[in-house]
This record gives sequence, C-alpha cells and structure tokens, in this order.
Amino acid sequence: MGRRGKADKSASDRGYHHGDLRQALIATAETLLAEKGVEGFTLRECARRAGVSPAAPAHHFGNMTGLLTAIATLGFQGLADAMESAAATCDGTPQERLKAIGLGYIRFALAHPARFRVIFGRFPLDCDDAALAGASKRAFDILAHTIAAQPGNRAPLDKTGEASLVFAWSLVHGFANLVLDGQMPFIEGADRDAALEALAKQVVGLLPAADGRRE
Amino acid sequence: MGRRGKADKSASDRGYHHGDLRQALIATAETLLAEKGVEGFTLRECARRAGVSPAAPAHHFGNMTGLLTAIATLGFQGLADAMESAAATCDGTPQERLKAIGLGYIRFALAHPARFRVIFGRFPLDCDDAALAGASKRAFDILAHTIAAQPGNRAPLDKTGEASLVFAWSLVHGFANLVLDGQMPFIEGADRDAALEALAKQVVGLLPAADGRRE
DNA sequence: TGTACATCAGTGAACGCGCGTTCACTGATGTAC
DNA sequence: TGTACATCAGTGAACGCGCGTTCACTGATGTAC
Repeated sequence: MGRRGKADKSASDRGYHHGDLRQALIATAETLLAEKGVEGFTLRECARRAGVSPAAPAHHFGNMTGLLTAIATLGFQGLADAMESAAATCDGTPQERLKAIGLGYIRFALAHPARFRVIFGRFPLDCDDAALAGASKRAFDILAHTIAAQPGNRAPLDKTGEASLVFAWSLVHGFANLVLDGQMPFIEGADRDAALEALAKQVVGLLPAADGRRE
Repeated sequence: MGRRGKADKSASDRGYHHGDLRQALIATAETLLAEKGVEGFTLRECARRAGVSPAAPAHHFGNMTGLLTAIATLGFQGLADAMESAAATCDGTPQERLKAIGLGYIRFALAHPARFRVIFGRFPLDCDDAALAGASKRAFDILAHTIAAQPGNRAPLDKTGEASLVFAWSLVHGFANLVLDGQMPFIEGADRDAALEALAKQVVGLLPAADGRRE
C-alpha cells in the first residue's frame, strides 16, 4: 500500500504511465456522479480519486463536456443493449416484447444510475458527437419500433400511437427516477434489489393494458 | 430606469429597505433554477438579480439550504393544492378522481419546474423543518388515499394496491420529467402548452386501466 | 407634535476555498537504422 | 544488439474566477413617553 490511501494506484505504485487512464477516469466519474449527484461532481476530484494530476483528464477528454459526452454515449449504448437483450428472452408477442424492453430500461437505470442521469439530466454534452447521436437514435428507435408493432398501431406512429409511446416511456422513466431519487423509502434493507425487481415486474406487467384500444 | 439594468429594482430606486425581500428572493431563485438547473444555481447570483448585496439572503434564510427548504415547502403545498383542486372539479368516481389528481400533478410540475425539481432532486434540504415535513406528508397522502379508494383496493394498501400506487405515480412523474428534461422535441412551437395539456390528458386517460383487477 | 431610543433590514468589504483550464516540462515508450 | 530520436502520457505549478459565509456597520422604521 502506498502512502496515498485515497487513490487506487498512486503515482509511485504504478509509474509514470497509467495504463488505461481513459477507462479509469470514466469509471471514477461514474462513481462520483452516483455518489454526489450532478452538482457535487468536479473534474478535479475525479482526477484526485484516480490518483492522477488535475491536468490529466484534459489530455483524454479535452474538458468536462468531453468526459460527460463519453459517459452519455456509454449510457445510450447500454440502454439500447439492455432493452434488446431483455427483448431477446421473451416469447415474442408484441405485448410481451414491450414489457420486456420496459423492464430492461428500468434495470439499466438502476444498475447504472450515473449513465442514466447523464443521459437525461440537462448536462453540457457535445451534441455534434457522432457516436453520441448514433447511440441515442438507436435507443429511441427500439422503443418506437416496439410501440409501432403493438396491435392496432402502425409505423410511422399516429397520434394515438404517439400517446401510447409516451405512456410506456413515462411509466418506466418515472419508476426509475423515483427509485433513484430515493422516493420509495418503503423499499429498503437487505432484500432491496430483489424487492425492486419484483415491484418493477409487477408495475411493468400492467403496461399493455394501456395500448389505448383494448375495448 | 436605474443605471443597473440587471436588477428589477436597484438600491437607488427603492431605498434601503426592500419591502418584501424574502418573497423576491424566492421568486428569483425559482427563475434561476428553472433557467440554469440545479448545478448552475448560486446564492450570489440570486442576490445579484434581486438587486441586493450578497449577504442579504443570509438574513432571511440563514444559508442556501434554508432558501431551498422554503422553495421545497412551497412545492409540496402547491403540488397538494394542484391535486386537490383538480379532484374537486371531477365527477367523483374513484377512477375519475385518480385521473384528475394525476393531471393536477403534471400541471403543477410544468407550471412550477423549479419547485418540482427542488422537491425531487437530491438537494440539501432541512429535513427537520416541520412545515416541509407536513406539506410533504399532505401531498403524499392525497395520492395514497385516492389509490386506496379505487375499486378492489383497501386502506392500508396491500401489495397489489402498493403496486398500483407506484404505477400511477411513476406514470405522471415520468411524464413530467421527460417534458421538463426536453425529451419530447416533437412537441414544440407556439402551441406547445396546449399540445402538452392534450397529450397529458390522453396519457392520464389510460390510467385506470391499470388498477390491476380489471378482468 | 416632538424627541430619544430600540429594533430591524440590508451593506460592502473581506475571508479562505476549490474550481476548470493552461503551460512548459519531463519521464516513459516505441521505432528506425 | 545498440543507439538516436520522435512521440506519447502525465506532471505540477500557476492563472483568474466566483463561490458561500462572516462581520462590524449603517440607514430606515417603529415605539414610548
């Protein structure tokens, strides 16, 4: 153990070069964001925790916006992956597929709070970043296509289809935000994760009722 | 017009005493929060915009937490009022009442983004503040009682009842957050407010389908 | 009505702090011959 | 295999800044007699 207990690897432990500082900074930033929220996040503390000088992040990301953009890109990719892999395990009817991607959405948010928040908070992101734009479009399209495939809907979505998209999205987005913001105090303790998963399943299970054309 | 265009009333315009600085600071803080979000908010700029010295806010609120706590209290009161007054105008069946308070929730969030965000963001608030705790309980109870009054539910809520509470809350909370975070770009322009109100009505209208006992 | 005094509300300068970013630099690594 | 050199990755000191809060203060208001 080095003299500087705060950092995972101090400069004396690891030599001049870090190895994969880019990845390390992203991971540290996520921890920090999840811990302190948006307003508590600083680039300097991020560097400090990574055991690196305050100038190091600029080398990889230019500035704070660059780092956050990298995290947001990971976020959209992860969100899209989570929805797709959840959809892959279901029986394939449109309704079951919608429930599955909804559950995937929620699971992703709870598993990666920092990425989820960076995506949806109004952070300074580099909107010209092609990777970010692509990942974002991919995630959104999964939801839109799934809604379009529901019984009675068509692509492109009409007004009613749009409303059912907003309905489903609002539901899972709201659930994720309420949990992340600590608004479900009745679900705490040791079995918290299992209880949340069960509640999420139950809530998402009510979803297809809302396709707007059930009578 | 005074020489200092930034402030509504400069010191020379209004004399030494402000009149109602407490109210003015709250209003300015809300504008600032809505404009710049949490992380952009500072007490000093708040004072600056109110045309007052940086030390003035401390006189009324002690510190930043005090100001935010005051705004949060207004928020919970406003949220409860919005839900109650929306409920008062509906025909009185439990299902219609649930839709009404859901719409009230959304309307409040869109009308008072700063208050809504201060309530649900993880801001430093004074949790010992009795007014805050009371207002918070009142708002939550309106939702819980309305859910308990739905057909098939009872008070206190059982597991299924709890799930339908979470369902309804998630829906309106998610909708409000998506709009406030600018995630509904397809609704913009001059008729934005009317379009949002219509969409909110449509989305909330799908709500009672989710009481979980409809078959 | 006038005067002394207490109370209140806001001032403005100052404090120490941590921030994001810059800059010339240096240590480490890789490559060409 | 050895050596010169280019490139890369991270350093650390410094910059100017705006922040929240404090403090002794002063101007304005209200009250008692």
